Formats: sequence, structure tokens, C-alpha cells
Amino acid sequence: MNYKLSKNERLHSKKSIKELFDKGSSFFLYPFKVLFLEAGDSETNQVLFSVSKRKIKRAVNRNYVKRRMKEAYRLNKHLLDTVEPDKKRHVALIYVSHELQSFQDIQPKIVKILTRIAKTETP
RNA sequence: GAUGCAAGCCGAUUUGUCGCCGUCCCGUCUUUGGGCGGGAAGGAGGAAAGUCCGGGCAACAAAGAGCGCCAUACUUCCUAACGGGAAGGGCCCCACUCCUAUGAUGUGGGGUACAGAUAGUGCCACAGAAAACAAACCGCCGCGAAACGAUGUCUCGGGGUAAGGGUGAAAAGGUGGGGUAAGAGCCCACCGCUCCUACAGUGAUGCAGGAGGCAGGGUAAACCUUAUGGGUUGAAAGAUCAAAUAGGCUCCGGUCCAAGGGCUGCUCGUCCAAUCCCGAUCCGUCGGGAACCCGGAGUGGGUAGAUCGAUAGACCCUGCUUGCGAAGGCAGGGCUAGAUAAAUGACAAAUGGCUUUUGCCCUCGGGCAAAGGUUACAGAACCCGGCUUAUAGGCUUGCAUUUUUU
RNA sequence: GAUUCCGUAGCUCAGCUGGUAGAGCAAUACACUUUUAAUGUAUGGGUCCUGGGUUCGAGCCCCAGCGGGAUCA
Repeated sequence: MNYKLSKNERLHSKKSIKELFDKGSSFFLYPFKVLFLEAGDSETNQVLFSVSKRKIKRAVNRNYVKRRMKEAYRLNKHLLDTVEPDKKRHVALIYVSHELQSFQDIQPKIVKILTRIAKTETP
């Protein structure tokens, strides 16, 4: 099993991010807002994590949340390929809570989100 | 030993599994840009924070001077520079000592935005007679007039007076004596204040002597004056390379005998339609060139993106040395993050520190064991020097208080 | 990374170049009404974000901090 999360699996292109936010489908699963979009030209699934400065003031706490989100995605990203292994997507995970949550709280939510995205038919 | 204050320093460790970032090495693939796999060593701070100052660096601007704006403000020094720091001076507060009823000198500690109020303007509520070119409410003291209970009392008028009362944060040098009708720096002594001179000190200033009868309340963290400094912007600065697409420019070729447009589902066909310049002309046109259009090549700017800026520096450690000190000099050694939708981690366990409860021991303050809790503040974003603020817990040094022992 | 503004009653805001902190809404009580609402009268309610400083005196001036908002590609 591949548990890595290298740079080409992270979404960092300004253009792709703009496209994702303009055209992507979205849903809420507290404490996350999720955007995703099918990307035909991409070789892998690409993901971005966002924690707002408005929601969480301290840089230390923002890092705390982002690292746990990354870990949860890294350990469960295979769930995206369970239904249609060839379909690749761009995904944005946005943390919208004001409070910190532990890894034990975050991981089950991420698992739920990834299975839901995998089952969704994107037109 | 305990407690408190001040200064300085440290600010968790280990193991396992899975990862992230750049550097180097090896292998492999390759479109020579790089991709993939493996390995090695490295990877947040004392404040990385706040962005309160200063500098480097960069772009732009710039004859010089003045006005304006902003900042700073005892002195000397340190420094690349500073609003930072060191040493010193003045002032204020506290303690001790001395003397005494109020202070003095000395010692120690703490604080201090500490230039100018005699350059000018403004403000000083309420209370109070009066709040700034002083002022007469009560009071005190003469003078004049009237009355009467007649050498006094009271009333009125017109004066003198800042000693006393009362108000206030503040009432126009203080204390004592002389003086006076009563008083008053009116005069005198001491203290204070201002000015001048000598001496000591680089200087702030100190100290001594002399002169002046005292003019001059506070507020500049009110406007302001004086002196000094500041060009503006800020890495989102700036530099280099530059895909695709669409423009610009240049060149070549084609069309111009026709480009283009309409009719038609399409071809053929047919109809409409030909800008400018030069030359020739029988004035009908003809020839050449340009433009338009089509195709190709090159090239400039520049977007996405990439690289640099950007991590070896006013650097760190040790020793010697100069200086009271901040700091400087010399010698030796060291290399210590470099990301960019933004790495330095996640999970689990153990250990250590601190602490709570229970049990046992004992020199009554600790030790041991078990269980539990807690392990802070905080995340580089161009770099550096400071300042300020946050911080579980621990260590060192100095001072003060207290207890015990000697 | 840079710039800038705000913090006053439960809420929304005033407070002039410093002198005893106010308005509207809300709250409480009373009146009116069969009752409620509306209306009227009265009342209470303030660490002027925090700490320090200047001043006789600070919501206002100065310094430091805390919290919140906005702008700049």
C-alpha cells in the first residue's frame, strides 16, 4: 500500500485551484467543507488543505490542524480509487471550525468524505 | 536550609511504525529538462511572536537652499546605526546612621520622556474677595463726620495694610529678629533663587567667593521655540529565462488576369464589386509598385510557469588582551533550516522533571512504593542589531529577611 | 508581509483643544385596560478594553499591552 503524499499529489497550481473553486461540486461534513472536480488531464488525485486565518488565529494551531488533516488523508487516500480507479479528481478540504480537533476526531470524518466522493457520479 | 527580589542560563529524552523538505552519492529510464528507486548526514525559537525602532539590500527620484511634516531631547561614550546599551550627573522616594523635633551629611537600594515657562499665544473647572499687568471679603490700623450710655461704643465716608482667617491642587520667596499707626525684603541674619568670577572635571555638574532685595505660580505627554536627524517606497522590492493562444514589427513566396461578398445543401456556373502612388496614353485604358488577403520564416514586448534575489553573516564558540563598563583588537576552531497553496510531522509506548492522594519508614522534615494529573509560551517566510510582550518547569550567581547548627 | 481604524449602560452610538459620563431601544415598578400590546410617569443599571505615566484633575493627552474589524496581489 502506498502511504506517500508527495508534491505531485498536492494541488499547487493556481489555475487548477481557480478552476476547482469556480466549477467544483461541494458539500459540508462538519468540520469540513469539501470541493471536488474531475480532472481528466491529471495523472494522480490532487488534494489541497486549507485552514483559515480568520477561524484559527495562532499559526501553531493552524499547523496542528493541517498536519492532522494531511495524515488522515495520507492514510486513507486509497478509498478514492475503490470504485473507479482510473478517474482522477481535484479535491479541496477546508476546515471551517473555530475549535481544534484531535486526530481521533478528524480521521473518521475524512474516511467518510473520501468514500462519499468515490461513490459520487461526476457528470 | 526556606522565602522574596534582581540578573543570567536551559527549556524534555528515547524506541517502534508510517510520512514531509531541500542537499549529496549510487542505480535505472529518458524527449538530456528531468522522472523513478535506494542510501547518507541535516531540518524552527528564546522569544521564530508583536511589527515598536535602527541598518543592510533593491527600485525610483535628486543642482543648492528655505518652508512644511515626522521623530528625538541631562552629559560623555559604545555601535554600521538606533528612540537601543554602558558609565556618570541632577532630581524624587525608601531604609540605615547621626542629631533632634526639624533636619543634616554619609552609605545602600529603587525610580526618573530630565532642553526651553525671561520668545510668544492659550488654558487653570468648582470653591474663593482675588487664579496672574495681582487682589481688600472678614480682619488689623490711622484720619474725618454724626449719635450716645462719652477719652470709649457704634454707624457712615475716605484711606493705609498681604501679618492672621477662610477657599483651593496652587494665594506671589521661607524662618527668626528689627522696624511700624498697623504692616510690608521696608531693613538685617541664615536658607532658597538669579547673575558673575575662580578652581576641579572631556562634559553634565560640583564646590568656594562676590553681587542683586527678589523681578519670575503651574502646564510644552497644550500650541510652540531651539538643537539634531530623516529623499520616497518596501522582497507583493527587483533581476533573468519564457510554453500555448491572440496581437505588434521585419523578410520571403502567392494572389492582384482578381482578393472578397451574394445566389445554391455542395461543385460548376452566374451576379455584385477593384483603395492608394508612379509612369505612359488614342482618355477607353495599359504597365510597375504598395496596401488588403493567404501561406511560411524570423523577431520584440509579455501572461502562465521557472530560476535568481535567498541564506557565510556587523555569524557562533574558546582563549589572550585593552577598557570601570557597553564594547573593541588578536589568535584558533566551527558551518548551523531554506519552504513558496508554503516542509521540520502523525500515532503508540516508555523514561525524566513537577505535582496530588494513599500506604510504610523515620532524625518531623524528608525518603521509598503505588495510582492519577501535568509537561509551558509558541511555528522561520529576504537578512541582521535592539526593544516590548508571552512562557510549565529547572539551574547558577548576588542581595535582603528568617530558622537551625558550629 | 505592509497599512489603517475601533473598543463608553444588556444592544446601537454621542461625549467640543481635560473639569461630577449622556441619548434612543431594552429592563424594572406604577398608572391606563377585563387582560395583553401601545402610551404615559418614575427608577435602576458604567472597572469608559487592561496596566503604567503626565497633570491639582484623564473617557479625552503620552507609552506599553489585549481584543476586534477593514484595505493592499
